[in-house]
Amino acid sequence: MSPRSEEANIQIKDDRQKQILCSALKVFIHKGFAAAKMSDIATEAGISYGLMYHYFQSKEEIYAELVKGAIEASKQALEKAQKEETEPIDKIRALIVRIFASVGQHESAGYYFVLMMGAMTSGAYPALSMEGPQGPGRPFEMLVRIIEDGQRKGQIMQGSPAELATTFFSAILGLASLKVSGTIASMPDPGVLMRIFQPASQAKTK
Amino acid sequence: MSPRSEEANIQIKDDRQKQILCSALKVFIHKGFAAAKMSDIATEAGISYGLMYHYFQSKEEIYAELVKGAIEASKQALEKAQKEETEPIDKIRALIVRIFASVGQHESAGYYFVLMMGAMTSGAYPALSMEGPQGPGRPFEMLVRIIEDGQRKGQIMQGSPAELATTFFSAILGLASLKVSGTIASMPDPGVLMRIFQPASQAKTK
DNA sequence: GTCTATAAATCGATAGAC
DNA sequence: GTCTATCGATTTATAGAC
Repeated sequence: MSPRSEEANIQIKDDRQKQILCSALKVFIHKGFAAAKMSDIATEAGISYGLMYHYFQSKEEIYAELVKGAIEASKQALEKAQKEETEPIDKIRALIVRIFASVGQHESAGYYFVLMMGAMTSGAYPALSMEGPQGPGRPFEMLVRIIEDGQRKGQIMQGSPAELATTFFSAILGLASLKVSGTIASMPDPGVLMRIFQPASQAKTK
Repeated sequence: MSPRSEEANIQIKDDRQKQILCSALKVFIHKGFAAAKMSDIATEAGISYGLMYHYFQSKEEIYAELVKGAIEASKQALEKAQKEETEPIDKIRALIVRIFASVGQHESAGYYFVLMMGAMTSGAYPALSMEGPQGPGRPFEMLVRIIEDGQRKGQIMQGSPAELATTFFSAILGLASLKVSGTIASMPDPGVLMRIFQPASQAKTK
């Protein structure tokens, strides 16, 4: 037991966990949860098979940890957008630009969205649901609130805010899926997606 | 060997295959390819486990057959839209309405789209690719051609037709995924998606 | 054509040496 | 902390009876 071994071990432990999570994200996305083998993740991370179970209890725990991170990241992104002192429509524009840029540049950003899509459709994560009992901390509802603000100010077309939000989310998730799989080479112009929100009156009066 | 046994057997064989394919589609969508067990499909179809292998050689063959059907169905839907003697923008509108209606009403229609999404991202089916060497029979390119027509006639916003098509496809695939998983209860208003194509000049001059 | 039983292979999780 | 070896459970695919 050398003097600094405790701190160093904590550091190693933290690094290894991040390393495993990062590798697992790649593997989960490219193969899906069921097809992803623990040996795949171990190989990707460059460690032995058995060591995986020193840091995580099961494959599901790794997946759950990743989803937790994805939910947290999207919450923070939406909170950041909401706090900016700009018009609602500009908050949405900034959000799209930021998302497209991160997905276009960093593989892992796109992975996070695809992971969320999978977690959403599995129905195992209440924080990602769009229907049912509402909870103020859900990313979906945070977007709905921004849309409602924009409608009150006449910047966004009238109609169900939930419908607009789901269509928006669907396009983002779909685009991210196609991007990380290499089906499309780059993300489209943010303006294309902005049109979903555009009120007819805005184009008329301009 | 009774007189009509041959015809009857052919009929039985055809029915069973369709029955298995239909059950497999449900199971694949809800669990993913890897997690879908042959026993799940057999139970869903109401037949024994072993009988599956009398009609299909492997799980992959069943999946490939389903993807083949999905590609064929989308080709036909796009050909139907293209043949109608209406304006390009109306062809797209009719396409969206038809897709939303079928996905909203019949589970299997939504399944087909989700299946296509999975097949697309796996990269194993060239007919579903959006990049790379072009082939005139691909559903994606058929949509691009309709968009180009619409742009020439000023009905659709200017810009990369491929970008518009990918955004459109992404939203459809994303919405279908969320719909079949029960994440959203119903498809949104087709008009929301139509806005992606709307040229600024159209709203202005009206 | 249809079923049950079994073979063969795979994978998640654990045990124990270093 | 890290690795190798192994168990146990599950699953695909096949064999053979009816």
